[in-house]
Amino acid sequence: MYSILKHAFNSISPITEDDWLLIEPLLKIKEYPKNDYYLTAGQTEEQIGFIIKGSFKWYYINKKGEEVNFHFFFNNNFVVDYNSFISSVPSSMNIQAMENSTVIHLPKRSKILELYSQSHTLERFGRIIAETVYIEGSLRMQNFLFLNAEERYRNLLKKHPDIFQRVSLANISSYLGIQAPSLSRIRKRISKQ
Amino acid sequence: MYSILKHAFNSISPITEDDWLLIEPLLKIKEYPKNDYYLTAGQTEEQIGFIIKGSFKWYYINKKGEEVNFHFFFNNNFVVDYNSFISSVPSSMNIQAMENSTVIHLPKRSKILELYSQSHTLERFGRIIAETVYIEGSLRMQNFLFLNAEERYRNLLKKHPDIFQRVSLANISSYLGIQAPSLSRIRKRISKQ
DNA sequence: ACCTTTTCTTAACTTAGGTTAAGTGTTTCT
DNA sequence: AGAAACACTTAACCTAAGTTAAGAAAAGGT
Repeated sequence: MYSILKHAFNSISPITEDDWLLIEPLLKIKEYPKNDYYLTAGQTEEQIGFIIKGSFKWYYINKKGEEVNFHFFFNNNFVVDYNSFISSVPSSMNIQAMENSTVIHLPKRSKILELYSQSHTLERFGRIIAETVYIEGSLRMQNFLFLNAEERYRNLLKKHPDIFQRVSLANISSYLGIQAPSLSRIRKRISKQ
Repeated sequence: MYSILKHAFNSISPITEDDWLLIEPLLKIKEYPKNDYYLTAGQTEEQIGFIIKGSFKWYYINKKGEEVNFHFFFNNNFVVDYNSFISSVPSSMNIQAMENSTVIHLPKRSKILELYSQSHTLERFGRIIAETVYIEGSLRMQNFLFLNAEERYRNLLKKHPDIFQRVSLANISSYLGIQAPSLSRIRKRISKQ
């Protein structure tokens, strides 16, 4: 059951057998029925999760009370408010299951820092994760800065066509930073070409 | 001369004397006259710099040939295309001096990775830097996602009023993700309140 | 199969911000 | 000081996207 996580680790950066043995006994599995919260605003993220089944949305509630999606998390990926996790500051966002989901919980931050101290290679692993997550965030930022709504839509369609099978257009429009009617307009415009 | 860098390091995360002695002999100082490039599109970022005097802009040239500022770097801060630096991929952006500037160059990526291997505490230091940089990027992203142009302007005015003394409004408008006339409109609107 | 609820699209109108170009200050250079 | 270059503002017009509300389509529940 945990081998899928080990495999995911290895695809980011090879993990030593010793390091894996430090981590494995601390893992736990948890189910999140659809619409359950992984994290709610005000909580401090203590743990990193790895999704083995399902998907989550990471969103913010704006001044008008609307959900603004910041990110989606899918199976075979980590789910975490990395910001809150790193800085141990309460999150201003929510993470909610969009489907019935299953998550492997890694040890909490304080325990992970302990493990880092015990193992130089694990500390390196932590560095590489942080760098990887930075690059992902940075690419998403560039996506927003340099592309307009239609380009962002085309980009998403090209890179994650599967998302459209699993996530409602209302959620996708919010993820693209636009309103639902705007997304409809864009889709109509494109379908006519 | 290098003590200012040591101090900057310590304010991010305490650095051991041994680690500092590994780094110090590898430092170099370089001058960048106003408008000189620290990095141009197509180059791969090899080094991290620490600005002891001056400022830089990090920008992208869009399809219409206009500069779009992504970030400003000021004295007492690092200057780096962290994305290109981490992934050793050519940068798609430029970093250019906005004032006559002086920079301490840290060793290049390959050398830094060597140092990480030699010292667990230095590896930890690298992890903390990556995490810190991630949080900065993430805050800037949220700034864009959740605030409109006027709110971003007010935010900048509140958090970095000094920028307005050192950077032209053309550069600032680009940093805020808007055109110069829009920034003028916003400034006029606010001044009437 | 039927009703309810949710999801998606469409239309009409509004608004923030983009575009272009002209105009007014400021620096800077000789 | 005068010319040139640059920085900033303003105005008039345009466009992409927001807003609101109504309708069509699809999905779910009984």
